[in-house]
Amino acid sequence: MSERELRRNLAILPIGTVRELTLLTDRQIRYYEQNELIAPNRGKGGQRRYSLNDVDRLLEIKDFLDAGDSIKDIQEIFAKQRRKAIEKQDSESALRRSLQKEFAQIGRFGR
Amino acid sequence: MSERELRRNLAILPIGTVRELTLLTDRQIRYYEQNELIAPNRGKGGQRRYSLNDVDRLLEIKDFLDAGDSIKDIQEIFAKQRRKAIEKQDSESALRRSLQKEFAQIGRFGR
DNA sequence: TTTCTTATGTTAGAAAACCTGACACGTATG
DNA sequence: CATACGTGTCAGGTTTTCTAACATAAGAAA
Repeated sequence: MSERELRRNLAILPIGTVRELTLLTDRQIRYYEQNELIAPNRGKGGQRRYSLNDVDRLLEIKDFLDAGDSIKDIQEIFAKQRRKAIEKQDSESALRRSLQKEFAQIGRFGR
Repeated sequence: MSERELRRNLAILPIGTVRELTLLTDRQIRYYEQNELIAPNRGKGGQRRYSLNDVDRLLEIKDFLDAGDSIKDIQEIFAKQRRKAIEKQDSESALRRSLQKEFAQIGRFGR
């Protein structure tokens, strides 16, 4: 993961600022967690800590709900996203492997 | 200010995460505030809210202290930084003005 | 050396924020 | 109509943060 992605995944925000950032209520935020749409970390004393990515995701959830999607719909949307991300990742590492082979050939015969 | 700078100046972090991020104690963080090295916002209930820039600045302070500078030294260093930033800003807007004049001339005579 | 100053530790008591669990309710849907 | 869904609200308990004060080790100054 890149430096930037790491930072965006740091669990640094308490629920209060997430509430302000998203204009959701804490009831809503916790409900979405119960339904596995987000999975914030917990700090030492057991309090939720959100990342900037979590905030993004909450805003997405809000949009989907506003658009009429149900929570189950959103679960599936996210599941699909995950599948695609994995697929993409797989195809990329396959590409890397085949390129490696190619370069190895060049190394052996091509000079 | 750019979008990015705006985000970095958002007051979103409670002192607890700042403590974890900087490895300072809250006593230290508040002491530096007392000495005007940082000026965090306050949330609704009066609790301190730090921005990512505040975190950077705290890390800077830490480095200066480790290097043997006193708090007063650091105050002056920061004051100097501010002066330079303003200077730079002034010279840039002067440049903009003179370029504007120049283009105005071209507009009037140059075709 | 003795006496300040500086940066930090520690403690106490109060206020704010957060936690879980439960019950309530309006709306949409089967 | 009956149910499920998403959200509001409340209570009681825990965690975090707040301010203010006193304590102290190490360096600076007298």
